Amino acid sequence: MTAQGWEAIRDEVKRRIRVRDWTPGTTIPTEAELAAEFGCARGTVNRALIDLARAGVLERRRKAGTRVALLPVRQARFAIPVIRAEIEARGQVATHQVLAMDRVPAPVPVAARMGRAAEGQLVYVETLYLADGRPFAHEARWLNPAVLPDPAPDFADVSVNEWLVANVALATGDIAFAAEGAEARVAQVLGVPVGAPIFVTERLTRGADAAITFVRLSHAPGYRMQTAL
Amino acid sequence: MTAQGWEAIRDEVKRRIRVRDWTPGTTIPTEAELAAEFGCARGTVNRALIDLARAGVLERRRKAGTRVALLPVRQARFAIPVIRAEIEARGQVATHQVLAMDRVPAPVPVAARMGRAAEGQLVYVETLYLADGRPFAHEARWLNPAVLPDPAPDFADVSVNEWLVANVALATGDIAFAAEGAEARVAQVLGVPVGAPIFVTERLTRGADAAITFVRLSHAPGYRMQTAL
DNA sequence: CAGTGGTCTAGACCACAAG
DNA sequence: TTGTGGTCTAGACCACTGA
Repeated sequence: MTAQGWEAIRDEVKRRIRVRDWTPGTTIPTEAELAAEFGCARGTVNRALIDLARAGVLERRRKAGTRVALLPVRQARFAIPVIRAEIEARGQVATHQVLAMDRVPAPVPVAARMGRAAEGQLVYVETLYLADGRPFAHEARWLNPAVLPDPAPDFADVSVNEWLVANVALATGDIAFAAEGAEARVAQVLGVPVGAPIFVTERLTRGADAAITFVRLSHAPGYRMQTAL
Repeated sequence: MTAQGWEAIRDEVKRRIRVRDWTPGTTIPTEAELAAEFGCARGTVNRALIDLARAGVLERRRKAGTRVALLPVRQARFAIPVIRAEIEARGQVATHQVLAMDRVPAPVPVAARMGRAAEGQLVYVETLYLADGRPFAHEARWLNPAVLPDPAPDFADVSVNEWLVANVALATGDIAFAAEGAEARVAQVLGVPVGAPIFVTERLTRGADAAITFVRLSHAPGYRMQTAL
């Protein structure tokens, strides 16, 4: 059950690197030479090599040729799931409670991240997500009110996150992860001591003109984020 | 300075999704139709759509066609840098101290991860990385001795990580992140109170047959992992 | 200047899966 | 059964960049 077509070429190139046939820093044959060797069109070789370059295994430059990367940049890809899906993927029942929903001026650190979207008042939504009825994560979210329809959606029924992904297409943003000590409010809601180590995710979502929302997610102890390399 | 070629097509498709010309769940025109509209070959459209499908924006199935994803799977890609490069990228001076290097039996949690590579004794290397002379991260590493040359390299000169990336090609593995309270040893070395929230990275690297190394990296407080979405 | 990768083309066949 | 995406081909032109 070995790969066919361009994937077979990709795998063969990987094999030659793995067995040190081609060592880091080496220039490998040109696309035309490899195409002749494998008996295929250059386009097929091109597709395989582009894939390896994207993975950080090869470095390609016009005229200079294709070299095996010296320090292959290890990359990890994470899927950022909707929390509900993440809980259900564990075979648990996902529920959530909206703890608060207000119009507030932006706290300083939030304003710094959201820029001019935070000049007026923001919609603040605080949500507790539960897995099998036990606290899973605490979410503090600040929303740019300009993106909400006039009678705001009822976030008791649909979580804010789910409403956004369905109604705001193709936004960009940043995401950051850190370990922090639980603040009083988070500690109380998650049922842990103040200062307990908490895995925090902060996400900023930007629309075409201005920031849409800033989210701070505090996970209950024991949370791990894991992926294959 | 707008994109040319297949990237222009990709961007135009994204634009139509963003302005809700094509809404989530909609089936978009076939490759042949889009090729006719844009006045290019089907292969060019194909390349653009494949790229968007990989990004999670589109879902494609033979015969069924191409649809705008309902819940676009947000993905984040992280580069996992060599610690030295990470420190130097901040404009700081990177140094490291090998605190211990021994042959030890595998601790239970390490043995569980490394499998049969952990049956005998492992090489244990404990390293402190410093940025401008201040503790940056504590690394505990267990190495499968089978991968080391007979006189083991002098890890006082070259860090273990750098030796590995240069000498072990194309390994696979997993990586995980969590927030934990500092244990006594880590707290002492990093100069923080026991129990302080610590961002921990655990990485398992597997070779063709067996596990190569397991690393547990405890970052000094204030560490953030950040990326664009 | 010239060699290499980046891309496009027009056509073709095939695999898959919806109806 | 048949429409759709997945891929390959042979050739071509271009962009970049090393020499």
